[in-house]
Amino acid sequence: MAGGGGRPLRALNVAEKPSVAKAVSGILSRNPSSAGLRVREGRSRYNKIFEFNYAIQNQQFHMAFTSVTGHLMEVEFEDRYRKWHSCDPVDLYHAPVKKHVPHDKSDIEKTLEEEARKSQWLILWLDCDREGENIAFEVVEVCTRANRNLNIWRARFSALIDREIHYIAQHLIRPNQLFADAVDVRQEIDLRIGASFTRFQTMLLRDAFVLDFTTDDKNVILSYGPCQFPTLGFVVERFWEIQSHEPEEFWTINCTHNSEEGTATFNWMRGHLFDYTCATILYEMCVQEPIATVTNVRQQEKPKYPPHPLSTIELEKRASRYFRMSSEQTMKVAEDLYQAGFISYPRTETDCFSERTDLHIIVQDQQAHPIWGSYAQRLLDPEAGLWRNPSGGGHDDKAHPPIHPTKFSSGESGWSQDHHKVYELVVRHFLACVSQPAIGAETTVEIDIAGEQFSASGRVIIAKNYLDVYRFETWGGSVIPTYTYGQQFTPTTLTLDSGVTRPPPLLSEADLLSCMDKAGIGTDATMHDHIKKLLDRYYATKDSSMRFSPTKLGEALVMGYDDMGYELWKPYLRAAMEGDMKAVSMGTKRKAEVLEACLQQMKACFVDARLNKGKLFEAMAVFFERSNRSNGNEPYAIGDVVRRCGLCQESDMVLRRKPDGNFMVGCLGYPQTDVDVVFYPWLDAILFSKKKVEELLRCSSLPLEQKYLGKEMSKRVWSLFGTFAIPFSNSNGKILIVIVQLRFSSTIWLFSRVIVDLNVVWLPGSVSEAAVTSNICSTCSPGCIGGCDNILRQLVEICGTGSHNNSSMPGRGQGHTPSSSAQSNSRSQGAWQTAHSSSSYTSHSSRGRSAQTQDAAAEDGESSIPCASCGAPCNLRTANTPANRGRKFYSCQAQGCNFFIWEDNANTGGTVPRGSTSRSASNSSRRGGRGRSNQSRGRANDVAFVSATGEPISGRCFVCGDPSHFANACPNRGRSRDLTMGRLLISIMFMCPVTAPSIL
DNA sequence: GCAAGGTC
Repeated sequence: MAGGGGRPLRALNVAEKPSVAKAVSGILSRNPSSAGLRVREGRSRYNKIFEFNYAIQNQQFHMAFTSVTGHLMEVEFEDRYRKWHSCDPVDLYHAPVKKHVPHDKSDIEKTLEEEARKSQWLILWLDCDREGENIAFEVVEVCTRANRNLNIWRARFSALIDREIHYIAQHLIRPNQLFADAVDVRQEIDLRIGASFTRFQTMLLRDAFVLDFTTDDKNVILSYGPCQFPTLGFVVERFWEIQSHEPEEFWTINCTHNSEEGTATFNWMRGHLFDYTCATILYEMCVQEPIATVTNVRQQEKPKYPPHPLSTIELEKRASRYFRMSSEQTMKVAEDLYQAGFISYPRTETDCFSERTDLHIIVQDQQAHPIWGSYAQRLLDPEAGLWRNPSGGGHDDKAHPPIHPTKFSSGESGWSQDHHKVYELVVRHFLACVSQPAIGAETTVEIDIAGEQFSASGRVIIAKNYLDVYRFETWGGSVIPTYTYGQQFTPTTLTLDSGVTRPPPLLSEADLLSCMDKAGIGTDATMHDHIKKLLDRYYATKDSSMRFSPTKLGEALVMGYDDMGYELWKPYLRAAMEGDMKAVSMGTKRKAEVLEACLQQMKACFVDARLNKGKLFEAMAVFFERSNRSNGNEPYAIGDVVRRCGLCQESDMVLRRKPDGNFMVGCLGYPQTDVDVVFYPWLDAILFSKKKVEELLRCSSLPLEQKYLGKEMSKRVWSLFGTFAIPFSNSNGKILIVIVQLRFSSTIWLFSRVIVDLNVVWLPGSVSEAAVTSNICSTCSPGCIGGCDNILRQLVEICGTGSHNNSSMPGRGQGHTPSSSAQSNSRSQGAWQTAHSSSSYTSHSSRGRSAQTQDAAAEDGESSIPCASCGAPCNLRTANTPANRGRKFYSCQAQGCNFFIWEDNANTGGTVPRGSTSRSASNSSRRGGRGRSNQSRGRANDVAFVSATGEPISGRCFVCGDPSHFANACPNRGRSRDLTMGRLLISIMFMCPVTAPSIL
């Protein structure tokens, strides 16, 4: 490696952080020839330089040991792409990027340059993971710039233990370019994807909506990142799962038995039944023959194992669970404790100790502690038999040991409560994982009553072992009376109880960390940052029980991408990237190849997402009011391509929805290609249902060029019959009148008029209003104005071009909508704003949030009713549970509202819910069933059986949760239903068509 | 002004 003895060479050593530089210098300088350890300042106040002498393979070195602080460089776009408006975000997929030392690291850079110039060797003591390898090459780049002749070596160490450090120093290797390449790939992809999507969605949405969650909405950033978005995805997905939960009532039989020794509670081995009749029959069989026979008595010892050694994620999860401490705070405190030398490096994936670690020494340190010191003493006493070599969890990052105490403390004066808690957790966890498992004696008794099986179990803890020190965990033990095989007894109580299925809870911080860990989102050092980012970006909130809900913004963004059909909010993208990175680091794929493939794919995705940005708009419109700020005025495309633009001959014409909610057809090239937009006046004049417009525009033969000449003629006709006439000129300059007849209907709750049918008649030449009116019926010739109808198309030869600047907007009929007073000739102001926002709401209620989850009900189109509890729209869904598959129901979307009603109950007009098939709590047939069992008999005088009829003892009402009654007797339920039915009646009134059917 | 990853 090096030459023999002779004049000492100078070696520059660089660690990833100052603490490591200090620790390794301390270890290496403990040798006879070190001449002591000297410290001097570098240019950076945090990164000192340690100096000592050391021999590597018999070659004497003067060692200068300094450090960086993590990455020395960052990857950035070249200057001309840095400003947000400097380029189209799609350009960021190929804009040149550079790796450079940021300003705040220039001091470290200078120190490295100066030291490198004086040195012959460079030894890289960076952490032994991929990031560490990448940082190593950053250091190499800076140092070789100053000194091309450096002999470069890598010290790959995984623990700051004397023996290991000395060994590694004598066995230096070369840095691994492939590992560093993998990180380069990750950095570049993260930057390009993150920056492009963040700029895109921020600029698209921020000014288009009133973001009511902040007063500083001009500076809000709607960021996208390959880690933060999947993290948000987990939160939203669970939220949707909860919302789509369909509560189902179930029944179970419970049995208790009191004896002199105590009480045993027997659970029905069927669990619970969803079929009330079946449950009642079985219950009555039990009641009629209520003698219990013991069929099985099992006794066995069971161990409860201590946890594995502590990794970062486990530390965060446990601190959250035991102390309700956020992962961010936990890491902050752990970092403090690490810096002060009390615990080992807190960012580690490793959950097993190396065989070289002397665990006994760590325990010995803790013997003096006033609280757990005696436990530590017991652990070290071979006679106590408490010691057990820890079992690992199978994770090893090869860089750091599991988190463990490194210095004894009974508490420091500067420590906060959180410092005490985290230190205590680390120590107790360590002591626990080198301890024997707890041992419990479990007894299980099974009985038979009239052919039905029940079981009860009890546990007695024989040896607590690790539980003595790990106070955070308990092991419930309950004692049951002694039973013998064949023994018979009469139960003390036998009840038929009802319950209702509950949705899963919101994700806790520990749950979220588990999801991220499982999906490989983030690293142990960054996971808490991603969680915090959700809060900082207003994407999610954390409630007092440390559980996460998405905000309106978070839900809208995920919903928008989900509606596009993209799984950008799922963890798959990150997982694929991780796979590619691994391939690069193993040398099975080349860096350039992975970069190109990934960016090409993501660029295509980005382009497509931009094309479908209408979905994002629609999703945002569900939750937020539209804003009048200018940047949101760009029309966005929805639906398919209509045809090639006749003017630029390059881009496609697509149906677009303008920010005011109206529709237009525009060239995708606009404004880049400077080709104007052609409007359909009638599309602009009225709000069509999206489906209808798309249907119309599918007629590709429609001549787009047209010239709109004036207002429609017949406002009165419009207001009465939903009919209006538009004059056009054809190619010969002849005036044509197109009369469009519209038949209206109201959606049930939204009070917006959506066209459900459309007919067109034509009248050649100029006509009077009277002529129009009189011709409506006589010349009525239903046909598609989209061009399908050949006769109509030939007759109505619409020609000419219009531009979005000079084509005036047709005035609209008066009095057809409350907001019509707001109409103007400006295209950006929609007189149908009410209708627009309402229709967006429909889109929200009809979307299948529940469809995201496994057991969810399928979405069902646009039908909705108002929530009887909170008034929010409840959309119609189809149940997908075994008991009710295919049955329709309404459920409330509002957070915290659990309103639920079967469609067949809701649609009976508020009179009597259908009893024959209904399984709801108000089912009259079930009431009959309960009545029959009131005649249960044959019980002993001293036994209080509770009949399934009458007042239940342990059931709960699933409407209000009150244990004093069942749902069928719930006062709240009755009120809810009346309210619902009242509202339904109102809705039916609005369903009457506005137009007299005879006209059409 | 944007990502995620180091670390102070």
